[in-house]
Amino acid sequence: MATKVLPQPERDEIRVEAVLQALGEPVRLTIVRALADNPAGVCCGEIELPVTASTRAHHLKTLREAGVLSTHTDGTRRISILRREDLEALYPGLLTGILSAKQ
Amino acid sequence: MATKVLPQPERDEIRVEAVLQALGEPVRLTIVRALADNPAGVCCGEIELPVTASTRAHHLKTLREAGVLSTHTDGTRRISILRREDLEALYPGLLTGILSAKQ
DNA sequence: TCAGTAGTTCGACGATCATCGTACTACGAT
DNA sequence: ATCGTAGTACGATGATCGTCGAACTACTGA
Repeated sequence: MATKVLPQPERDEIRVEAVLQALGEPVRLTIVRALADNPAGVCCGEIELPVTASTRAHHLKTLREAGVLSTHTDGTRRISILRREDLEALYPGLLTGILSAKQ
Repeated sequence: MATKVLPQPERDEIRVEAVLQALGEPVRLTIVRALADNPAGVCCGEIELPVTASTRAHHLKTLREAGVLSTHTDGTRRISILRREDLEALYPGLLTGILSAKQ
């Protein structure tokens, strides 16, 4: 098995500007919505996106470094999970507010 | 008197990506925090910001066009007010979540 | 009327960003 | 071992963005 968690900021290192900037991009917002629908985590490649694999990797890195999601390895795949608890603790209501936007 | 409201999107025209992108900029977030502390509205020039007047005007326009704030004239001054009701209706909890971030 | 104040608009400039193709790494299966 | 798959890293490029100064508009007060 030997799963490994990719580097990410601690809860107290998360900055609200970075989170908002990360969420304010259409492709990344699509990713976040997909993660919200799958609490168990989603394999990056399974999310349908209008961009190439390298751009997808770039967006996932941006979201991870902002503290929005967590990624761990699983063989050749990478499973991403929304950091709901951390975000809710830091900015209560923010995530649910965004997700309640009707597309 | 003859106050006039500057052009802004209707509630149903507000897009969440635009709102998040507008809020994800340090100077603009400072403006929003100042407005949140003054429900009656704030004159643009009264907010202390590390930018020139033209940059300030640019940020206020961005926030207004995103639907975050409303501006009306009052003589030579322009009073800006946070669109709390609209934002709360569209994205319940988002604003309070952001404002609860400890700077 | 004239000067001063508050703010916007315009063009320019440098920085950041989203996107891509290519090359690379890591793992699993044959 | 070798091949295929999943994903990352690296430049490069074109677009967007934050910033500024200068010129302009609109209103107030002397």
